[in-house]
Formats: sequence, C-alpha cells, structure tokens
Amino acid sequence: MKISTWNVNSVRARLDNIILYIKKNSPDIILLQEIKTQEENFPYKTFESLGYISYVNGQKSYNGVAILSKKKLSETNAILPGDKIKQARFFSTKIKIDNKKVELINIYVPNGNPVDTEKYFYKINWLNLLLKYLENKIKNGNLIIITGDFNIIPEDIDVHAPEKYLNDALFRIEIRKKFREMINLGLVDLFRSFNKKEDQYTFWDYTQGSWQKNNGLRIDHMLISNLLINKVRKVEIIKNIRGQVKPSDHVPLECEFN
DNA sequence: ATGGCAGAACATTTCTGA
Repeated sequence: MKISTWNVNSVRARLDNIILYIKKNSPDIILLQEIKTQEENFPYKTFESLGYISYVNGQKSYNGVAILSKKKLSETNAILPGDKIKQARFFSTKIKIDNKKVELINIYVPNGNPVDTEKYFYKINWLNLLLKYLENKIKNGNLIIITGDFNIIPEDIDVHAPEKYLNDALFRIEIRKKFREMINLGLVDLFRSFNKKEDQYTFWDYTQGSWQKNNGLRIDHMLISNLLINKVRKVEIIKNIRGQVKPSDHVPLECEFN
C-alpha cells in the first residue's frame, strides 16, 4: 500500500498537477494540506473519476486538509481535542496495515512566524495539544501514522542555511523539541531512518530562486509507530514535482507498506 | 531590514504563507 502526503497550496489551483501525479504514481491514500477551500468547492467529482473517495476538512481561503482514498475510510475525525481556534488543520481515520488497525493522522501545523507573536503561541499550543492527543493514543496501545506539513525543520541537515533559521518558528530549539517529544513517544521519522543524506528537502520557497539554488527545507514528514517499521518497503520524496509548470512550493512524500 | 512569489477574496489591494 502506498501512502502519500502533499501540501498542494490550493487544491483548485493545483488540480492539473495533482491529476498528473495520481495518474503516474497511483497512491492508495493521499493526504493533502493547504487545500485552501471550503468543502462545497472541493473537486470531489474530479477525484471520484480517478477512483478516489474524498474526505475533507475545509476552510475558506486558508489551511484545510483532506484525505483521498481508493477504499472507503472509517472512524474519520476532523477535530483536534482542545483546539479552540478551530482552523482546519487536522484529520484522522483508521486504516489496516498487515491486518493491523492503524490510526492515520493528517496534519497542517501552524507556521508560527513571526516568533513571539500570537501566531507563534498558537503553534506552540497546537503542538502541545497534538502531543497530548498522541500520548493518549499511544498509551492505549494504538499504532500511529502521522503525516503532513509539520512546519518543523528537525535538524541542521534539513535546511540549506541553518544559521539563518535559528530564530525562525520552523527551527527554533523550542519548536524542534516538540518534534523530538513526538519521536520520544515511540515514533520514527520515516524518511530520515531510510535516508541519511543532506539536501533532502520537501519545500522550496517561490522567491529568490530557491528551487534553482536548491535552497530548501525538509518540513513535511511521516512519523510512524516503531512497531510498523518492518512493514515499510520504501520511502521517497518526489522531488521532480517542484520543477513542473505552476507547482506547489511543497512536493509529495511517499511511503510504501507491505 | 526589505522584498522576492503565489493564492484567495473583503478583489486593481490586502492577508497569509515559510
């Protein structure tokens, strides 16, 4: 089974790119972030014609997450307990891997810049709520796959110029500790466990020729329960997507399970 | 320090993103 995560920066503006990607890579499940639309304007029918059922947690203009799946999904939930701001950044469901029940979670973590503003504190608070949610699930014996746009650069190796990001909401120690806390719950940074190389990015800014200079960031992740790691066949960043006409600033991250 | 680009909507300008 192939699972893919992709911040598309507007599902409607990116429809042609997404269709092309689906036809070529045919993931079983795609987790989308930043769909930037309400459910009423989501292109359900386009994806249905490609063989996918869409599950959408939408919002006007900003944020929004969705899961496209070839098979019907069960136990879907669009609410992160305790989040009072209620931006559309969370969607969870249950799937089966190797006949084991697994909670699959799609997240779009707040960016948090500029630091030490209301936006930054919202990010910290959102991550704390997510940690509480994960801790509870894991304590109760649930297997987890959590994927999406974490807006966190885990290590120096994951950013083209670490010294420039020390006081950025994506790289501040305080934020990176939240990522580490997730790992410490018993999760694995799947991409990094399979690939130790530098310059492995999932995002390149639209400005300053970032793509051409390979000035990227690795901020889209898949964390999975330790117990699932031996079910993983392959994990891959689909980098060439960023070179398309009218691309998203993020590219898909794929994982194949046995 | 600013602005580089892109998308959506309050739309020929403003906001948000990372």
